[in-house]
Amino acid sequence: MPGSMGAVKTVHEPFQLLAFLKSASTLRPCPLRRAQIRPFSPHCFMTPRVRFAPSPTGDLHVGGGRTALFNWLYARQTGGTFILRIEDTDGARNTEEAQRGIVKGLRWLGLDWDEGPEVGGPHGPYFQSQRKAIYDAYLAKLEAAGRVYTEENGAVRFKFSRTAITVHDLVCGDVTFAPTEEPDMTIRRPDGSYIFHFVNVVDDIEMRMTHVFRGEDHLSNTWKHIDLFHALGATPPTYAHIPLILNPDGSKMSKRDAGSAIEHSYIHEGFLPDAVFNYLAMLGWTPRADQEVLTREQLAKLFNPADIHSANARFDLHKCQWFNAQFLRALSPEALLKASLPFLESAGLVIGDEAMAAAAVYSVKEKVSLLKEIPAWVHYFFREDYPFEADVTEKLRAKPENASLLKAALTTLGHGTEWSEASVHSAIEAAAKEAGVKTGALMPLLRAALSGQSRGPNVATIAHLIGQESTLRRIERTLSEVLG
RNA sequence: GACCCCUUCGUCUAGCGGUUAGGACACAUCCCUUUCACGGAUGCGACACGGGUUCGAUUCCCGUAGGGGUCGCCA
Repeated sequence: MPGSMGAVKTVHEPFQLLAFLKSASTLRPCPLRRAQIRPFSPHCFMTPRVRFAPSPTGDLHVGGGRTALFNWLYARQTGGTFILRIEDTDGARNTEEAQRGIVKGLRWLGLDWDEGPEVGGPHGPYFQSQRKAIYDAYLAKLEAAGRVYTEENGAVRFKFSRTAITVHDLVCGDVTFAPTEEPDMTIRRPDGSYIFHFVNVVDDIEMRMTHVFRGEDHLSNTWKHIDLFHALGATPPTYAHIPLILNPDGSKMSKRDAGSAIEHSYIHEGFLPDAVFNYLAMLGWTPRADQEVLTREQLAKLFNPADIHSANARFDLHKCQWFNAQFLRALSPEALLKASLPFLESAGLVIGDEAMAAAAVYSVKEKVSLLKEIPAWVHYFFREDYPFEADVTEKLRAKPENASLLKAALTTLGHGTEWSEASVHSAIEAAAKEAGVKTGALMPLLRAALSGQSRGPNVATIAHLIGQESTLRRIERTLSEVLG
């Protein structure tokens, strides 16, 4: 087979040339991408209005966060308006606290909304629980149109048109649903409260939504929404049903699964908002850029609904952490300290000198991918009674000459009046030379003495940051407590 | 059960009829190195299957299988 390649190629070339000439001679433009299927949608000429409409169920789910993120990206990229609307029609399971979780998650991700809770707006209120009068009015419209009927128990049903309905979707293309055989849809319960499908459509009309980016799980119900829009004499928004986020094993990701909740899985684990934002944005969409690590602003600029995938994506914690590591390393010492503070504090570390603390966390930034890992790497910077790890003690005691090597270092380090990384380094070199060993042999001993650990930043960096006094004291402590 | 969406390395993906099927994460090896890392280099590794259409299909069409979703007086 490989031997015949050359011959095959020469046979093919004339055809390639032919194909080239053919495509060049026809004035056919490039094949349209999915999103350009309906270039003349009525919304093309309007400033986009998009929304995230969660029901308050506590901690923000990553799927919800990503849905919000896509809407946000579209609004920011087009100069449109991003609206937050709380779909709290099911009073029983909606609590104020649950709603705070959503708001906290969105704020943490940096998804600011232009209209909605806390910021207001001209189409409020933005809580469905406060919009009953509006829904009553729209129900009256349907009544007037003869499209509803009331059951014996008081529930109100919407009469489906029972015609074929096509969803023009930015992601999935045109999806046509045959006339339905399902029973008519209940839109109001006997107790007078309204059902999701109805209020969702009413609010999208009232709030003038032009585009709806939502999970693909809604695609199968979208024809019902369109039927409702038509019955109410309104134009449906342009839909974009985005792929779902699945667990690593391909199963549906739900509340209990790892990585599913923003506060629990990300904020508390020490992720940076920018990193999670970046990772989530790339799950189901690939920006046309030559790199993957991008800021919100860059992502908003590059966002193109046409490039949203139609296949579900599995969640990969490794990659998310890799993004986090990238952003972590790009932080300034001050920013890194600020981000680490909650984790340092919950580890019981007391920060005295902020400049020193910033330098300390900065010195270990390449060693971690999550903020919560930082305390274990820097605790000895903030306390004198740091423990000696078992293998460290063992190593120090392994060779009898270790004590004299440390004593040599104690002497040279005690001499200097200057205390910089460079001066520390040369003091160590001098000690090694005097003791007749390589510098590399002395370093691990000093690291062990100064930190109680066998890994960490440069020894000179540690010594410089903790200061001369502490350095000498720590070596003495090691000599007496470990090698004494 | 009916209907809808989907299927390229383990994972996220590039690919728009002719490519040695490219990249990132992960993994492995090597280099760098006072440790751990970072970084650099290299390697591993994929078009679900079967039919068409075509000179030629990863790419277009049909089927099968598999995955996901929807069919609530949940949202």
